[in-house]
Amino acid sequence: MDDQQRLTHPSQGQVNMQNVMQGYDGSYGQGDPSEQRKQEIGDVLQQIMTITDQSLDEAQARKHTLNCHRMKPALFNVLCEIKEKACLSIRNTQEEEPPDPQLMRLDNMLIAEGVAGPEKGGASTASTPSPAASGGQTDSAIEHSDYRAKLAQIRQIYHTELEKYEQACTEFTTHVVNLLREQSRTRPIQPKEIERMVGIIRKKFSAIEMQLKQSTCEAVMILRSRFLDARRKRRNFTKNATEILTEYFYSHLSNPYPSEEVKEELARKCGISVSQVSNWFGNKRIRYKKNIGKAQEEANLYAAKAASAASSQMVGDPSSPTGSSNYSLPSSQAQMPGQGGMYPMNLNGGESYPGGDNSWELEDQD
DNA sequence: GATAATGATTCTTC
DNA sequence: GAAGAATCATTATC
Repeated sequence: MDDQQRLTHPSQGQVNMQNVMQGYDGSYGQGDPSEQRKQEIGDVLQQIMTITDQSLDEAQARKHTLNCHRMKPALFNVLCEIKEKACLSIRNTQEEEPPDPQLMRLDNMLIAEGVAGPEKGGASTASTPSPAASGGQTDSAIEHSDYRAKLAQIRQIYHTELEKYEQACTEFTTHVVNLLREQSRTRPIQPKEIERMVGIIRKKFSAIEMQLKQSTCEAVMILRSRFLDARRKRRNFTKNATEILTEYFYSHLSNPYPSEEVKEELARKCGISVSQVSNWFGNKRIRYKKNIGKAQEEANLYAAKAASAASSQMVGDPSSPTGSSNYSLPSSQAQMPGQGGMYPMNLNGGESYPGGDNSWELEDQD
């Protein structure tokens, strides 16, 4: 149905012909007044419809004429009503759009990560990656706070940008609404049409907003992966922890394979995880074998320390260094039969090290 | 900046 | 599944 038809359609074109009549002052001259009115309305409509075919100057002149036409107010109201109906039919097809699943996913993620929604006060509980293998509770705490600080930064940037977008959207909407209201004085614009326009603007801005959310999610993902990658966050163990582990290693050189129970005890003493203890012993055994000469010096050093500690204990010196010699570890775990002492090697590279019963280290040496 | 040391990961073997 | 071996990536030292 074209515009011409719509204007004459029984249900739409004759929307409110009283309006047209209101603009008519009845001074049309002779003949059938009804026919004359129809003729005149037809002429005016024809002029409106063909206005776009004319040159700019002609169109401007014609527009001026039409604006000054005595039937203009009446026609204006009719056109408004027709347009309103047309707009409503368009609206009905556009409303009730389901929420974008992608946007929902992004929103959920941002809420879960503590970027959107209420701030997770001091906790970052659910969202903080667990740097399990980073070594030590202190380091862990530092990493947590570091992660929180960076997440807070992302959160702040996100909210600032979001605010900017919302402000820009509101400003632009207000501007367009004002413009349309201004124009509604000269062309038929209904409030519902303005509403529709506002909806379109909001939709455009929500697309930008989605991009912002997408970028924020990516930033959070990168942050998480960086903190979760333990290799990047490798920290050397504390001097004390290394000493405890090394001392245990050399004191059980004949069989440096601590049981799970011992590993747990060592982990507790060193403030590291059991898997870190396992890693440490794994590395230590390999590197010990690879560089046995240097390791021997280290072994002698620890043996000397142990010897002095043992002699102090024997004379009942209460001020003797306790160090790792105070392990409450089951001695049967790691020591070979016949090795009663804590340190099964002597200072001369004697029985247990390296020429002693350290079969594990001799198995596959070149 | 080069190098060594070191903690962690991955793959293989048993 | 644990241990060995190779390797990676970071940290410490000079």
